Amino acid sequence: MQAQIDVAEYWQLMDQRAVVKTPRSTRNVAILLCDGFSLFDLGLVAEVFRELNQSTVAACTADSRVSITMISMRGGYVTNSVSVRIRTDAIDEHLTERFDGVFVLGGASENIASVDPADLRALRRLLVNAGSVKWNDQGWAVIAASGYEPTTENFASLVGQSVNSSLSAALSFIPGSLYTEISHKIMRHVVAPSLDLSYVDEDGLNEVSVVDRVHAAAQWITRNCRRAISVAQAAEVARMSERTFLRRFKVVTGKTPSEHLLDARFEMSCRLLRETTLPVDKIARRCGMSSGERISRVFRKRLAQTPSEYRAAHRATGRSA
DNA sequence: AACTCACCCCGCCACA
DNA sequence: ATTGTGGCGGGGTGAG
Repeated sequence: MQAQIDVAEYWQLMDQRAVVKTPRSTRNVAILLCDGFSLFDLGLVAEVFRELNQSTVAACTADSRVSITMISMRGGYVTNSVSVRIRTDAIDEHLTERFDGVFVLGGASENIASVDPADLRALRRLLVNAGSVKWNDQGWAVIAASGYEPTTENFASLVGQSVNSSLSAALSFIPGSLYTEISHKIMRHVVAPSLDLSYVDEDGLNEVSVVDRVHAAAQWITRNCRRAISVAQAAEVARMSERTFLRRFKVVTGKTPSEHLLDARFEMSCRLLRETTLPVDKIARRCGMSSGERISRVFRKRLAQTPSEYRAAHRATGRSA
């Protein structure tokens, strides 16, 4: 049995005190929901915008507030990971509109292959018109499938140390003056309790365990695998010396940081090969691998086949790695 | 194919 | 004495 939630009802559930709707000059942000999206992630995003709107009310800076529009490829009800359905507008209804930001909350990756190419073209138009485009880990696949090329600023803004890619992307909408206040509130009240992490205050009164720091660094590596990142940077994320980081990472995850990075790049390239028609060389660069030659070596070593052979096999059968 | 360079990993050891 | 941490140096690997 599935529950059906209207958008307005949902936002009231997130905050009984105020539905995100503002009378004065506001930034217009669209959240694009894909089938199978995570309700937890949507909740995190909603909390970020709710905190932003409340903070800006307090600070009387209405131009920093956001108005949210929930959309999906076809509109209507979108089903998430726990079978709660949320009503959305179709992209087509907003094609003439220019959003200040579009947030793509991706879902189960196997659904992307079944998306109508016309819908992907509409999505691309929406993204091209938008002021900025953000996405969570799963959202990237649908953006790539649409053919939209993110700007370097959009990529750069996602370089963070947050424990969740949806949260990290949502926080990148926050103006610099409010960023610290809001990210700390969310970490303290939402993320830390839900993930059973002890939150680290700026004054360092509460310490996060070594295991949590290693996991945070591992997630940072996964999220940033498309960039040229180093073990030294990952060690900084974990706030350890490189030597200790290498030692701890191996104990906690069973592999070295560079193996973890290569795994993340390999999985990403597999997904793009299955779900897009991008040339192998372009996929290699998007996945942080220097060239087609490099990605071929990785595929030969791991699967004893070339990226093209992998794509042909998985296009034909629809299987995933 | 051989070379150089940068990076990664790990053993060893000193220190708190 | 034990444990955790970090510096150093050497071997391995990949890119150009």
